[in-house]
Amino acid sequence: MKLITCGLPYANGKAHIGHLRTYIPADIYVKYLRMLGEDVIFVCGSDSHGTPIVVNAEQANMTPKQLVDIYHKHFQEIFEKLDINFDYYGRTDEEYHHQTTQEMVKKLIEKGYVYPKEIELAYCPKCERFLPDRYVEGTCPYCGEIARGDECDQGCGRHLEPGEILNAKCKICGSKAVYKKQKHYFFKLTEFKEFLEGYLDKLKGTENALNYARQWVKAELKDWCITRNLEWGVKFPNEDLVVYVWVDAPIGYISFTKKACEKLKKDWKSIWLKDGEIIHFIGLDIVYHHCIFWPAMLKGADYNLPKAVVASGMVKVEGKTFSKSRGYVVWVEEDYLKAGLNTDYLRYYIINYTSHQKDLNFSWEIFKDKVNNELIATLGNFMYRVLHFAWKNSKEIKMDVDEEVMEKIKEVKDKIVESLNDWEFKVASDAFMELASFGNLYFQNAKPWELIKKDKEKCEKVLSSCLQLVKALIIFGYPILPKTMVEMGKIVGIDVKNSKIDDALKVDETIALNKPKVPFEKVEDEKVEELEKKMMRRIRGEKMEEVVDIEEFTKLDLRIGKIVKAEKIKKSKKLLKLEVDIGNEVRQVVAGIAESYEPESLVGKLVPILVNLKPAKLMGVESQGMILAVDVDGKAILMHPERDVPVGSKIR
RNA sequence: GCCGAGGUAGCCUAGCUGGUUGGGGCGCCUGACUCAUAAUCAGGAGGUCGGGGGUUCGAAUCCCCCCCUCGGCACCA
Repeated sequence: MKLITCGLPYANGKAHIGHLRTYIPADIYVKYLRMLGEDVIFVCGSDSHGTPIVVNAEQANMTPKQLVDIYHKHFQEIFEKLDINFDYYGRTDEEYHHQTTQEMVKKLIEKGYVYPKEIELAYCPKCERFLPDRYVEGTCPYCGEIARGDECDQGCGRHLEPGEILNAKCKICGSKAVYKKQKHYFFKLTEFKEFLEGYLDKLKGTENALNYARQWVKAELKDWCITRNLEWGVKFPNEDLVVYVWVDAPIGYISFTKKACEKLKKDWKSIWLKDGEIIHFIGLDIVYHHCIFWPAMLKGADYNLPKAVVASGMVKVEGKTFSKSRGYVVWVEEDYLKAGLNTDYLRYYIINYTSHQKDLNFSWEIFKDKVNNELIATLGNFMYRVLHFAWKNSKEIKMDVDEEVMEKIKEVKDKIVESLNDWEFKVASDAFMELASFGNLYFQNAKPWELIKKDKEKCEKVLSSCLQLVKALIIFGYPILPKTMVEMGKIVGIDVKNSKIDDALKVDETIALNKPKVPFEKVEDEKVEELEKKMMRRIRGEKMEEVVDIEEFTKLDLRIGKIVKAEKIKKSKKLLKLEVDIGNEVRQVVAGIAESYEPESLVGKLVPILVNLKPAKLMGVESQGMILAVDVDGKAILMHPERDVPVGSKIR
């Protein structure tokens, strides 16, 4: 038995194209496996725990559960609409999942892989509680930037372990937190180093995931703090703590398997306690958890281990790095579904643009081209011209298929099966499209429109061969284009949902036809323009929505300074150390402009500088201000006053 | 800076255990055809295989150096 899982979407935001990049290929893979007669279970669910959900729920004035309800439902709807059909789509805040998690945690405790340790944690005296993760705001111990409890999100991006953050403040009431000792629990990840090294050698999947994980294991493993001070989450045994969300989230794979098995009358133990083949589909961002923490936990608690981890590459939007805040995003509901576009188009784009491991660029222009030129002109046109021609002339065709055609179908089938084994879904979809091209060529060369006038028998033979190709296309194409192929199946009398891949190689006595209709609607230029405009508006506009009042602005002491000295900071790629004359004094400022400017070229330049910025240390160098610069795709471009002005002049 | 993955025609790619003129798809140009959603079919143009060295009778393919892109880590005040 095989189990396929997808990384759990975090129930804290809506579905975007980045999510689909994992779920659609996984679904296609599952549909193909089923056609190959494999016994497959496919599960996923909402990741409901963790502090962001608690914080966001509080801000929205609702309970965490209510917040999760919203997004859980959202994702279920999205998946249904896109024909991503999980056998079970659960959520981690349900009782059954808590039970499964606790069983596993207890097992790890019993086996001695968990130990308590006192650590100093931020505690809010006013709210009378410890402040986990994003309840804390403070200073990053590494870069001095304002950070939240678990991650220095504004600054260096480092992951912070509980207790590491400095000058902590409670995010809820704003009062200064004190540090108090508290007992927390750690998982002995370090004991699994050797196991992991061996395991990662055998683990299958995409190279992008495996290499990445091997790198981590080679470098350094630290024991892992697995408890948090929260009410929302899975209770840690005998303590007033909750297990860390990244402990319980992957256990969702097990608890959702149990639920799926209940429904399907199958045995979950044969998968998780014996030798079922477990395959995880994930995004590249969570390789660490799936290739390191997760197998170590499973090993420690005597569970079966994943056989493969398949990681999808990044998604770009219109050639730019995916970014929700910058507007380079495609929301599934708001952008795609609302536009009334056929969901099969998106499935095809995602599977066929490039190899699963590589970066996928989503662009509406390319989308239009792929749909109109490939799906419609090649595939749709072939199916329709055959069906329409055949139906117009006879309604029922006696089947007598050309050997050459059968061989071609067989060849394409083999290619599809082979590429699936390598997680090369594009290759599979290319093979499928190649069959449609073959069909067009066959039809064109055989000229049935001429044959029908002089040799009806021969014409029928040609049509029968073409119909067999259509049938094969319906079957091979179903995993990729389920909606369309179900409809096409009805025309030729195939129940494609229950077909096997080898049915494409079986020839019926006759095929009776229903009235055909065109498989796909074109994507019009106007539609694409509209969608592009919408995206451009978002890219330009979104950041301007936040309003700042004049008082806030006047707090900033902005002046013109003159760069009097500039030098590189050793071992730094982006930073320059500048000395800037601001009239009454000379300030030392560290600026991240080394990629755009040579130090020599800067001396003497007048630049805007924020003078009253809190000083910070970068790479050990003190910085007492900030040079303002234009950000063009991450590159810094300096600004200068339009004419000479005295140093220290105020900017308003 | 370190580590990993890459850089093949406008775009997506095959080839990478070295060997006849580097394949395919989309787009582009020309012609043919009309069953078909101006779809299809044939032909064609287009590549210093990131750059430079080297090994070899022979390199996209092996070795060295460099450049660029992406991701991770390390400083992007």
